[in-house]
Amino acid sequence: MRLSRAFLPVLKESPSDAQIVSHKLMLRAGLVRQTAAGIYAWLPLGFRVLKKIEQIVREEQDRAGSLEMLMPTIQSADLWRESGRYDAYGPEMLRIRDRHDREMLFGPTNEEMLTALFRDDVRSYRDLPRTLYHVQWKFRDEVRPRFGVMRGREFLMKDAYSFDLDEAGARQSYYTQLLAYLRTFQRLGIRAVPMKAASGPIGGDLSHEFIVLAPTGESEVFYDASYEEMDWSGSDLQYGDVAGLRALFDRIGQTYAATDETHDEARWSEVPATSQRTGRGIEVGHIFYFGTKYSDAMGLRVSGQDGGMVTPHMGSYGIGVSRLVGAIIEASHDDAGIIWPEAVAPWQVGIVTMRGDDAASQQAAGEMYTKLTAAGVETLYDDRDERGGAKLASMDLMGLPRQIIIGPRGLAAGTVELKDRRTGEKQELSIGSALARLTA
RNA sequence: CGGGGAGUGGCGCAGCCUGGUAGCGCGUCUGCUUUGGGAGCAGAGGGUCGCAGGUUCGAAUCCUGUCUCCCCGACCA
Repeated sequence: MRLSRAFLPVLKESPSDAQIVSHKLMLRAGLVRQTAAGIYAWLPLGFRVLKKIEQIVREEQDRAGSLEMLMPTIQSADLWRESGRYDAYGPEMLRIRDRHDREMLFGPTNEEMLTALFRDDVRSYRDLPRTLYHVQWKFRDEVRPRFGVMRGREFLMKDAYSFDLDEAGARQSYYTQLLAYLRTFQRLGIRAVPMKAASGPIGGDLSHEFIVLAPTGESEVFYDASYEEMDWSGSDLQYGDVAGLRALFDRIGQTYAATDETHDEARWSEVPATSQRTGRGIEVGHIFYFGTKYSDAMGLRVSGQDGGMVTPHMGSYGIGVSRLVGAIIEASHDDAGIIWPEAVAPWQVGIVTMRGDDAASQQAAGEMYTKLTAAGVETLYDDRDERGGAKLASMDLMGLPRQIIIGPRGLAAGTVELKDRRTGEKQELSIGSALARLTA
């Protein structure tokens, strides 16, 4: 993308509405614009990041055997009356009426809808287990939206739902999602620690929150240092490996991690002092098993192997996709701006010319842009007629992992500068070796 | 939902108390000079001051109502 043709409105000053760093940076770098309280339009830069996160989440769900589908944003109130949640949900549910005065709602989640879909088409134990998911916009009419996209009213969420014949099967589905989550967050380039949630809807040990560690997080967290050191996503572990998944789950259960809500001083004191870590965190995912709560209420039953009827056990698994954009920025930025992890960066490389009036620089920049793009490297070329310093400042703000800086001085010596956004490290390289480095 | 604050060019703000027909910085546009880490000078464009009533010769300013947004708390993927 050539910046001269892009829609990337960058601001020097933060709008006064923004309080936390990710919100300020998202506005300044032109990722989003607010259109109403807690509702945002995603501008091209922000949308690219959102799509990248969504795609990684999708790939890891698919890899774990979940089946993607798409359910509507608007749901019928009748569906929610079946589960009893229409009255129970309260004012966070956005209720609307259509032209025939039928009661509708903008979905805050999809347990009812998918349970009904499953109920209407699944008859036999042979069709279980299944895990289905979609990535869809949700709406929760928060009393007080804040922190930009981290606590918006409209948000993009991946929600998966598992159906199993019994609790043992549901546990297996749960472990599978647990591993999928570890892998997803690892690929996103952030550290997200699984923490046992306050209590699952039906109690038990099958409910975890995934917390991104960031100094500005909403809740205080306590965890064992091995969450920073070990590779929890077990690259060798297969999804069908029942014992392996169980071992992973047990290991997580034995390794302390809790938010201030669930913090247990007695267990905490058993963690060696040298391994105790405290910090703050942002919840970006939540998985839980809820048994037959919805299948019971909504009459989902299938024929069992013995000819009797079986009520499936369910679980649901959410990841806040839009919230992750803010959470990643909270976890990865500096005074100059955003520092995108490689996997979610809107572009991998940014090209800047220091002297817009230098024909040789423009020539070199244009060629590098063409070659990188042809090689499949996502590149943003700042070809605007701006001073070098201004371009570098906005490049830092936008947070692309690597910058190529081209100027007459370097070109005279046959070199360009390759800068690493995260470390700030700069290297003078020939154009050829810079290209080789970036396309490697 | 309780408490507090704010709506004035794209962004950040002043003006309001003490009514007289709108200003500053940044950004935008033009020209010239510049050019290796958010340039300088000169000029220009852009706002019926959230909206609706009211008071007044006259309202950004005073009064009433209303809408929106933000902050603190309680609540949350």
